[in-house]
Amino acid sequence: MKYSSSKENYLKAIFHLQEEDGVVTTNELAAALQTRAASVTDMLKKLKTQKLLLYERYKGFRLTPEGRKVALQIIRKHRLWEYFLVEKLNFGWDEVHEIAEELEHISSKKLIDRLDEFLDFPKTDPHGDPIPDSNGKLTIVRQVDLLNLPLHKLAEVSGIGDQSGEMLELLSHKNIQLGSKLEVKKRFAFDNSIELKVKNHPPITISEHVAKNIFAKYDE
Amino acid sequence: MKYSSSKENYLKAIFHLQEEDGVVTTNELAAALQTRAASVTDMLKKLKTQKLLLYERYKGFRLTPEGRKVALQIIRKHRLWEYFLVEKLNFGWDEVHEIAEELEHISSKKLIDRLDEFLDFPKTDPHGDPIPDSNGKLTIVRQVDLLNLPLHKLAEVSGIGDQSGEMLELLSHKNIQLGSKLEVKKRFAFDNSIELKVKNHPPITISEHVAKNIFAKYDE
DNA sequence: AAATATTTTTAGATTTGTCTAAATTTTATT
DNA sequence: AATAAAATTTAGACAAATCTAAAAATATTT
Repeated sequence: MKYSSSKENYLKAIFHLQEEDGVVTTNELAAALQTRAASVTDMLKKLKTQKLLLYERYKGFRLTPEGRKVALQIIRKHRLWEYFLVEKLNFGWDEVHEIAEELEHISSKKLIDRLDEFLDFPKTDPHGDPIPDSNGKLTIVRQVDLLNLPLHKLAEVSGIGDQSGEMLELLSHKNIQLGSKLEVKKRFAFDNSIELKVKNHPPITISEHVAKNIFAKYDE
Repeated sequence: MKYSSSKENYLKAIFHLQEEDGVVTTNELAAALQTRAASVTDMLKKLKTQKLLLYERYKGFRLTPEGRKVALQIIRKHRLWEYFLVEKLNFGWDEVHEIAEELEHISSKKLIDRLDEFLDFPKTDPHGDPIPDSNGKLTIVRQVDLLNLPLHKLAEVSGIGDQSGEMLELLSHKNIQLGSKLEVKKRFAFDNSIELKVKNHPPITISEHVAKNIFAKYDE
C-alpha cells in the first residue's frame, strides 16, 4: 500500500511521540507537525479508516501494528538516507535532517534495500539512532548506567552524568571516553564496585559512584 | 523559487516535446502526461502567471528562459539519479526511470551538486543522454555519420546503419563496436575514404560506403 | 464559403489536506 | 458538585490539482 507524504509524516510523528510519552495527545501531535489541532483530528479519522490507527473521539489514539510497520519503514528510509548523506556525500550530521525528510518519502522498496547494501548495512544513523532492518525490525538500543549493565554484555559509552573536571580526569586516566567499547566483568556486593574491561586496555575497577555516572548503550 | 512536483513535471514534458517537435500542442502534452486536455489548460494558465510559460489561449505556448532553466534543473537531477542508481546501486538501465521520476523532485541544490561530485561529474546518463551542468548548461551531443565527423574530434560509436552480416564482420575485424571511442585522422578526397584511430588500436582505413553507415556522437 | 470535425477552453465538481471559528467534551478548580 | 479552563472535535471554507461535459475557437473537407 502507498500512502501520501502527509500521512507518512503523521505516522512517523505518532510513532516517535508514542516512544517518548507512552500516550500521545492531539495537541502534542499538532505541535510536533507544526499544524493545527483541527487538522490533526481530520487526519486521525482518515488514518482510522485505513486501519493504521486505533482512535475514538476524545479518547486518544495509538498506532495499529500495521501503522507501526509503516512508520518503521519511513524511519528506516530516513536514517539510511542520513547515513548516505554523511558517509558518502560528506554532509555534516547537523545538515542532513531536512534533506532526509524529503528523501524518506521515495517509495521504492528495492531502492532502499539496495542503498542499505551499498552502505554495508549500517546499524545506526549519524546521530546514533538505530536503523530498522528490511523487515521493519528495530534493534532496541538500551541505555543504562554501568550499575545496570548486564554482566559480560558488550556496550558502548554514550553519556557521562557528572561532567566535573574531577570526573573527566578520572575517566581519562581509566581510558574511558564517549564511544569506548566495554563490558562489566564482575560486581562486588561488598561496596558495589565494578570490574570493567575496556576494549584494548587492561581490566580496571571503578566505584559505585563512578559507575552511576557512566551511561552506555547495547543491543537488546 | 520552489515549484510543486506537478508543475515540474509539466515544465519537463514541455521542454522535451519542444526539443522534438518545435511546437507543442495541448493534446500532445496531455498525452505525454497521461492527463486530460482540460487539466493541461488549467496548468498552462498557472505557469503563465508564474512567468514560466508564454501562452495565449488557442495560440499555443512555449517556455520562457526561466521555465527552460527550471526544466533543465529537473532533467539534471533525473539523469544524475539514474546514473547513481546504475553505477552505485547496480540497477539495470531499464529499471531506473520510474525511481528517478520521484527522486528528481527532491529540492536541495546542495544535495545534487554533492551527488554530481560523488559520481565524478558524469557527462551522460545510462541511456547516453547528456546531463546538464550545475548552471543548467546542456552539452549538446551531436550524432553524425563518420563522413561528417569533424577531423580530430573524439567521438563514440552510437549506431550502425547497415546491420548486415557482412558489415558486422568488417566492423568486428576493424575493432569497431558500439561505444568505441574514435577520431578521424585524415580524409582522402580521391575516393572519400577515411583514416581512423580507434582507441587502443592501430590506425585503419575505411571506405566512404562504410563511413556512411557508422554513427557517432560527440560533445559540441 | 458552408458545413463538419478537431482542438482547446470554460464551467462546475471532486479530492486531499489544510485552516478559522464555534461547539462539545473532558479535566481541573474552587 | 458547579464552574472555569483546557483539549478536542465539528462545521464550513479554501487552495491545488484533477475530472466531465459543454461551449468556443480553429482547422479541414466538401
